[in-house]
Amino acid sequence: MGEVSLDVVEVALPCPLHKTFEYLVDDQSLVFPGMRVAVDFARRKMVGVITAVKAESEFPRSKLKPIRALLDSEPLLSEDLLTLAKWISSYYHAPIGEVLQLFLPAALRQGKAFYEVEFFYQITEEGLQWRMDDANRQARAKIAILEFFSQHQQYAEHELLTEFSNFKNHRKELIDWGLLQRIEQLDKRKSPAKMPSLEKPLILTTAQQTVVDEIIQQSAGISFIEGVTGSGKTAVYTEIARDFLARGEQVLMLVPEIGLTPQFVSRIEKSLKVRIGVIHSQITENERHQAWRDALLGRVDLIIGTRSALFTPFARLGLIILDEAHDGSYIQRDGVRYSAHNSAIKRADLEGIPLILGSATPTYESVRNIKEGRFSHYQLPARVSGEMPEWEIINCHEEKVYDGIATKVLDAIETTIARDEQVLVFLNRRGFSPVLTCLDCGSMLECDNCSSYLNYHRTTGKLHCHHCATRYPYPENCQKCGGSSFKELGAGTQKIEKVLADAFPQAKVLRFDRDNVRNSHDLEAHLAKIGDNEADIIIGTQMLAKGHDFPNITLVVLLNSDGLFFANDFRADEKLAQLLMQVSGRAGRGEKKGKVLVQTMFADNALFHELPAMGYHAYAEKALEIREILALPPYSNQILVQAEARSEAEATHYLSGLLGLLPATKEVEITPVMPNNLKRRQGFYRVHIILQSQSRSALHRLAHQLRLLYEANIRSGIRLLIEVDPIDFS
DNA sequence: AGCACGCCGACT
DNA sequence: GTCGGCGTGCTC
Repeated sequence: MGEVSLDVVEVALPCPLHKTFEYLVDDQSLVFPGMRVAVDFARRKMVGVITAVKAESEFPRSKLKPIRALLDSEPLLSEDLLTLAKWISSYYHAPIGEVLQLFLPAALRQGKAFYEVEFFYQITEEGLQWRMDDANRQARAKIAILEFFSQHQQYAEHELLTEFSNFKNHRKELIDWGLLQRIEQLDKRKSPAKMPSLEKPLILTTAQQTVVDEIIQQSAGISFIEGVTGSGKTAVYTEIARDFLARGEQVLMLVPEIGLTPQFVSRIEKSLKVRIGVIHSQITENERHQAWRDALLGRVDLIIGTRSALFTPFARLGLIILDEAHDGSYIQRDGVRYSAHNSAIKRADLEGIPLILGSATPTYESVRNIKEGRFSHYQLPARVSGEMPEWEIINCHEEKVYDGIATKVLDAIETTIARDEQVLVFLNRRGFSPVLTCLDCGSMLECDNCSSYLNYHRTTGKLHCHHCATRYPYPENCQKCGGSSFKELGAGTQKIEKVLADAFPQAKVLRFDRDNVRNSHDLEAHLAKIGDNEADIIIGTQMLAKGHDFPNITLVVLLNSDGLFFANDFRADEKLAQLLMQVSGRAGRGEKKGKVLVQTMFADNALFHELPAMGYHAYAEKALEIREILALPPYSNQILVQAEARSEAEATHYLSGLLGLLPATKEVEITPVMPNNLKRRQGFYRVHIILQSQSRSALHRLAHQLRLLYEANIRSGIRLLIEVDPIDFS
C-alpha cells in the first residue's frame, strides 16, 4: 500500500441518533451520496446510506474506521430524495438514519444487492453431442429443450420458461450432466417509457376536460381539484396522467389506505395501458422491492401506492397525484411521525414537478391555501346522475330515543327496507370517550374551569377534563337538577347491531368493524355483499365513509356524530363537516334520491344548518375566520410533545422538569402538561403539552431545544416523542 | 436501537 | 465464592 489520500463519507445509520457518522473510503471516484455502505458501528455491522462525500473531517481522522464494503455501484437515492430525507428529518425532528429507512425496501436496508441476478443458459459442446446421440432419443423433453439452442445462443430463464413450461423439471439435470451451462448475470436493464394508449375510453364532460387542459399546461406548482365523489376525479387524474406519460415521464399516484383496491388499479391499467407498479402495506417484501427497482430503472411508468410509496425513487418522475388529500392515512403516527401530504408538496417542489391534490372535502388548511393562491383551484361540478341527498337533523332532546336510536330514525329505516332499498348506519367512534349524562334532565357534566364536557374514564372511575387535567369523583347528584341516575353515552357497533336486529327481525344486518373486517380482502367480500343486496341494514364506521358506489342505499343514518364535540378538539367541526359530506355522498347514488338523517344532541349547532345550506367550501371558509380570530392552525403552528413513563406522576414530573429548563420565550405558547386521552398504552402512561406559535422557526427552535434537553437528561423508562402538526391529541 | 461495562442477590 | 439482574453510556 502506497500513500493514499483517503476520502471521508458521511453515513446515516439506522439508529435513533440525530447525526451522521464518518467513515473512510479508499476508492473515492466511485463513491457518491445515495449509495449504501456496510460499516462497523459500535461493535456491530450495519448498513447505512451515504449522505455526503468530503475530503476532510471534523472528527479526528485517526478515530475514523474504513467502511466494510460499498454496496452499490450507483446511487439508489437521488440528490433530491436525500434532500427530502434531510428535510423530513429536520422538519419532523426525526433521526436522519430512521427517516432513510422509510426510503428503502427491507431487503435493501439489510444490505442485499439492488440488482436481481438473472440466469442465462447456453448449450455446451456435450449438449450438442448429446442431443444427436441416438441413445438419448427417449428423453424427448430434454432433446426438445436442447434443440431450441443454437451454438452460442444465450437464453434468459424467463424466456425458456415461457417456451417450455416443464423447463424447471429438467433444469437441474441438464446442468448437472453438463449439457447446459448456466451464466449468472445482474439484470441491469433500464427501460425507456412505454407510451400510453391514446385512445380515451371515456368521454369527459366539458368541465372535466377544461380542468385537464389547464393542468397539463402547468410545468410545476400545486393544483387542487375539488369535486365530490362521482364528479369524475379519477377520470380527470387518468387523463392528466396520460398526457405526462405520453411525454415519456413517470407518474406517482398516492391514494389512501382504503382506496387501493385491485379494481381501482385495473381500471387505470385498462385505460392507460402502461406498466403499473403497486405499493401498499399488504404486498410482500419481494413485491415491494420489485416495484421499487422497476420504478428506479424506468421499467414501470406509473406507481400507485399508499403513504410510504411517496419515497419511491424514479428514473424520470414527471407528476405526483395525491387523491383524497384530506385523508388521515397520509399521516404516520408511529416511528417517524410525518405527513405524506406535506412531504409530497416538498418532493414536488424539490424535483420541480407539478403536484395534483384532490378531495371533495379539503382540509381547512387546504382551503386557506386555495384562498391565498398557493394552490391553483379547480372545481368539478356535482355528479351528473343523482341529486345531493336531503338532510334531516334529528334532535335527541326532542325525540324519543330507545337504545341509542330515535324512533323517527327507526321509522325511516322501516319504510326504506320495506321498499327493498338499503340503509347505511354510521357510528363515528373517532376521538370518542364516553360522557356522563343525567337521566333526569339530560344535561351533561361540565368542568368547573373550562367550557368542556367531562369524560368518564372506566380505568379511574372518575370524570376527567381533557382541557385542564382536573379530575372529579363520579358524581352523586346532578349539578343542575339534583338527579342521581347517570348514563354513559355512546354505543358500539355490536350493540347497535343487536338493537337493529331486534327491531327488524326480518332484515339482514351486516356489520363492519375492526373485529369483522381485518384486511382489504374482508372489505372486498363485505362490499360485494352490499352490492348483491345481501344486506338490508349496513352498520359501520369510517371505513364505509368513502369510495364505492351503492345505488340501492337510499338512507344514511349518522348516529353518534357528537363524539367529536366531546373530544375537545378544535378540529371537531372540520372532521364532522368532512364526515357529513362523505356520508351524504353514500346516499342515493343511482336513480333514487337519497336521504341523510343526523341524530344529535346538539341540533342547534350552526354546522348542521349552515353546511347543507352553504356547501362545504363556503362553510370551510367561514369556519376559517374563527380559526384566524382564535389564532388556531392553520393560522398558527403546533407541535405536540409527549412524555411516556411507568406512572402518570413520573411522566408529568419529568416533562414539567424539562420545561423548567427551557429559556423563556414570548413567541411560543406552551400549554400545561395534560394527560392523554388514551393515557395508558402498553403499560406506559402518557402526558403531553402543545407548543403553539405564529412563528414556525421559533416553534421549531423550541422543540429542538426540548429534544436536546431530553437527550441530556435521559432517564430509563422515560421516553419523549415529538409530533409536528398534530391532528389529534390522543 | 443495541451492546458492553459495571455494581448487587440466589445458586453449584 | 460465581452467574446474572438491568441501569447508563457510547457508537465515526
